[in-house]
Amino acid sequence: MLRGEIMNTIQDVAHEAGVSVATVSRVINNNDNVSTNTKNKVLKAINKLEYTPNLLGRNLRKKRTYKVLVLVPTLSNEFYSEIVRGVEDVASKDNYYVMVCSTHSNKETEKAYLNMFYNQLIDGIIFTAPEMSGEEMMDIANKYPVIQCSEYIRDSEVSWVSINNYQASYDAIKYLIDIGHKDIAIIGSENGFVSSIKRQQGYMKALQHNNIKINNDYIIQTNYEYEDGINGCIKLMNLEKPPTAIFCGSDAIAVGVIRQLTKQGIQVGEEISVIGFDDTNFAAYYNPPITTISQPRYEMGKIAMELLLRKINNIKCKNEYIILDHKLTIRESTITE
Amino acid sequence: MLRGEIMNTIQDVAHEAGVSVATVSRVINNNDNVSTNTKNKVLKAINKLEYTPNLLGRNLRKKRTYKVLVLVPTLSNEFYSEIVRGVEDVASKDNYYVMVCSTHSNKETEKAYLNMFYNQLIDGIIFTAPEMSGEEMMDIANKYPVIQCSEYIRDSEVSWVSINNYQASYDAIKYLIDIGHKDIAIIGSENGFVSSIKRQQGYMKALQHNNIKINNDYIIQTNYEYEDGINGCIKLMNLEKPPTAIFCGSDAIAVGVIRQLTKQGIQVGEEISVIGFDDTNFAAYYNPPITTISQPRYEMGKIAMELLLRKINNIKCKNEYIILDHKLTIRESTITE
DNA sequence: TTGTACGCGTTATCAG
DNA sequence: CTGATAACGCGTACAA
Repeated sequence: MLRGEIMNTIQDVAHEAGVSVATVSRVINNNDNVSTNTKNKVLKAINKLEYTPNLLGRNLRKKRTYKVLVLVPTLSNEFYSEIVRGVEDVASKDNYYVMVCSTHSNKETEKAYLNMFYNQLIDGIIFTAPEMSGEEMMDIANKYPVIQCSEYIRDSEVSWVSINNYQASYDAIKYLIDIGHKDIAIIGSENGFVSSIKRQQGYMKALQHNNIKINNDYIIQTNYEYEDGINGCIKLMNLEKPPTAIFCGSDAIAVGVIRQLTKQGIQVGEEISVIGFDDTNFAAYYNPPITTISQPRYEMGKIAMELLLRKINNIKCKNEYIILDHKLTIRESTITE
Repeated sequence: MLRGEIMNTIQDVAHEAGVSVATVSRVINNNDNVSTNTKNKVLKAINKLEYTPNLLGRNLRKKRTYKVLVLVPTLSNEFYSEIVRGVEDVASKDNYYVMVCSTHSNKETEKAYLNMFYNQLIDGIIFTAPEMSGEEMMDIANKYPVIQCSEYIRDSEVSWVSINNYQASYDAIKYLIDIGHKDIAIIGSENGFVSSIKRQQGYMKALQHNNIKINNDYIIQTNYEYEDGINGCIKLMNLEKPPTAIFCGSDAIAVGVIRQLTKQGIQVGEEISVIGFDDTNFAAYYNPPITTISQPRYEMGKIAMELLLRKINNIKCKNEYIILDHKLTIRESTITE
């Protein structure tokens, strides 16, 4: 390795400036008990040697890494990238580095990242779609700073920030009813996340409150990908009485649904309504643009990081359960009155 | 901090096993000069205390961090997430952690991440869309292990892995000509990346070789986002003689173009052809599905990490410039014969 | 085969 | 206001 030779240490600076390493350290860390004179000498030496502190040494000493991990199920979903932006903006103010890693929705992979706690490589984790059980989550949270963001585990007493998925779903269905629909289907997930369950509850309640009978054929449990939308759509349209509106648990599902409907020659936004979830960037640019539930992703990330910082500074600080506002964004995939 | 109290160190293990820390270290690192008997004692102690090595200490000692950085312009483009998957798969074999960070295409942000070299927080960087100059890149590469992946800087003698962007573009245009087009436009980027320039060269050469005059009105330089596709499309369709085919520098541009054409009531795939670039996952699910150039993203990531490992182990190893195969994937956004 | 002792680069404590 | 020195947790040359 060449690196060792070219990096100057605090000792080199001390030697160059003709002071002790302690003094150099004081200057670096802005401990004010140092005279302007020596301070200048040190600064000059730092400049001359192009010195930057070795954070490995500092962190070892401080027993902090100034790094946090954001665990996402997949990097290829821009829903999460907006959350990360929020996290980064808060983190950078406190000189924290943010690492983003993907679990690929795999419990083992998720577990592997917990090793970074044991190895003391990170100070905290933000989970966006935890795979572990509530019990495991609480075990971790007792020992290490963790926050749940967006997705969270039911019955786990571990801080989270999310939206009211029940209400969001309710609002979407209510809107469909208002514009004249009665035969409304839902394509959701069977992943067991709170969000999925609550979205289904919102769907049911909205129908009930409007005296519409629940048709089990209209409820499809699958996953959140394009292909799931296609398959779900095929099933629904093969029914004796197909729905006139389809509420989807993700924008990706909505894309699959619309694609399939178009393929079958059905005009989305005229003959049938489709609603997505998340308002990922492409929703506005799909053909037709997709009506969807907007989540305050950036804000969620910011708050998650703020909560995490609090936990890092005091693992025993009390848990917070924060609900942010959602919004129904109406575009052309739903029939206009 | 609670953490300090609950983590056991190598000393605790040594004490528990009744041996020296050196022996424990030998067991951990599989240095074979230790008797089966003491080895077992140590292992038992490790187990009992649930000991895991503090990587901060180890890395400080070894002067390696076993971490590499992948710098992407944005996390919200799944083109990069596939590259990262390739990087991860190679890295994990050698016990390297992969950190993904976003520069937001900002030169200053990119520079800030270089501090991680100076602070000795990482062993190497893979750039996917470097913002710095060729000179700066070579400066860095002289001192630290870095690789360029996908995008690279012209005239910089720093290893890269990419595709032949000239040929890819040429193939796309040739295909359009073969299916009967002559009025072919290109919406590319003015970002100055090699890829953009070569794609434009491929476009021009393909036209020339087929005796089609180059029309400057048909060449639009912009960025790679949805909105750029929309604006470019508007310009083109306002021409006295609009093109019958549009070749786009990214799938996002193609999405914008198709969206705009549809809005204007023009049937894509029947009245006009559109080709994208990258074959991001949604290309196959857009309405209509988009003909595009597929890049071997996963493979690119794998090779980039292999090259990086070589550099980490020997900064002076010779540079490699690797070109992988691309493929034209034909879907419904181009007119079929 | 095992233990002692030092160093990695930093910060914190204690004297002066 | 400044300097010596002891930690932080680990790996390794050297000695035993």
